Amino acid sequence: MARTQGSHSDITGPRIRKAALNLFARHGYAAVSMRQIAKEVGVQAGALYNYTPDKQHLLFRLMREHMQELLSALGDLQQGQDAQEALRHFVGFHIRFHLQRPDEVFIAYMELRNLTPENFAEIEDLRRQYENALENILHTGQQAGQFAIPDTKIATLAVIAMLNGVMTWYRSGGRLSLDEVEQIYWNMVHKAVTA
Amino acid sequence: MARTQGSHSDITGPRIRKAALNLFARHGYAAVSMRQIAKEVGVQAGALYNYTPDKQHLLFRLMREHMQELLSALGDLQQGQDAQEALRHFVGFHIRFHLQRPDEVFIAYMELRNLTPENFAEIEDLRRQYENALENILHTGQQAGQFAIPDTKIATLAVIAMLNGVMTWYRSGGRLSLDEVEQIYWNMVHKAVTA
DNA sequence: ACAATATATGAACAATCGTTCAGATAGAAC
DNA sequence: GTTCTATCTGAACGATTGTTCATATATTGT
Repeated sequence: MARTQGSHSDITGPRIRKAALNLFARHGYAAVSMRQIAKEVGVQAGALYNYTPDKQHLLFRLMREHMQELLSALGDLQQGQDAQEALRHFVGFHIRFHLQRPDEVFIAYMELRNLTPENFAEIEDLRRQYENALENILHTGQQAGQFAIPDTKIATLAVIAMLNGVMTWYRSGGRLSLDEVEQIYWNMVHKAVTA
Repeated sequence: MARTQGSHSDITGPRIRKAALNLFARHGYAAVSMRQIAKEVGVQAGALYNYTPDKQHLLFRLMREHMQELLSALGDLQQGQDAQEALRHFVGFHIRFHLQRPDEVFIAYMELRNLTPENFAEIEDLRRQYENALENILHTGQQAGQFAIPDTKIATLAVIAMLNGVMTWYRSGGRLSLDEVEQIYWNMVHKAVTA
């Protein structure tokens, strides 16, 4: 008995990626088998290969789409504002965007080493584009005398690392609202870079 | 042919843990096989079980020893100083200690999900002890009016996350010396928490 | 020199891995 | 209603997994 429930091409594909996303985030890429993914979707393992050439591509596609959406959303945000305003928007954007996609974020930086060298290079390039957006803000503010940053490259990485820390503890419905979290982090980031 | 090179109990044990440490850090716990570890040591896979009950314990022991060394070294540091001085020492300590053990650090927070629940709880407890040491410093400074921190718990996690960012980019022999790195991060941390 | 012990080998176990593919069937097109 | 095609099953492939164990030997203690 095959094809038990009709024509599913447009439904099965997204469901596979969603299941892979969940399982990769929870157990790690290497620890998840194609059969586990298939079982979550309600299909046999062989059927997955109608939608992905192999397991590696499944991971790669999830990461690439996440990074592209991140850059796209950031692009919508960017305006010609003064550096401090831009930094405040960046902090809020980063926190909100990432908290909405905990699984994607987790994978995008935990599973980098499981990418083939070519795929890794592509994801790294996207990541660097994102970092550059923040560094430009910091650099602009530094030039304008608003910021006092010893090293803009390090400050960029430090700010992102600090903001990423939110993901390790924030749970919606917890002690703090999103607005409060944003406020607290902005307070620290702002003071850290200001002259 | 067995026991090809004499009595090695006191040598093989550490070599197995070192090999496991390296391989786990490079490829991830789930992606490393017992045979790979054995090969690195120059021994058959079965011999590993003279030194560990199973693969899981190998990971757990590496993580526990790392966390215990971290807490022990931190304990040596702690003195009765004022909060700002204590924070400066903590920043320097954290950066230097962690940069000296990149593999252990990497494992200690990338492989948490591969621990059994009991082992996970034990490592988490050690980690919390470390965080508490920093939070105490921040709390003391807050009480003394030296710091202006909206939320000491979040500030604790934010500072640690920020400092951990060093590990993603610092390479000894690079553009910056350890002293410079320490200086840059202290500058940012100090401003971020100060009133 | 001999007995005891610690430490290794190497084969074997069942289970699971990613992937392929011939065959089956449901829905779309006519 | 028939043909065509996209989609899935189910079995199979060889490779690899963590772990066990009977066996062998180098070293230690006497």
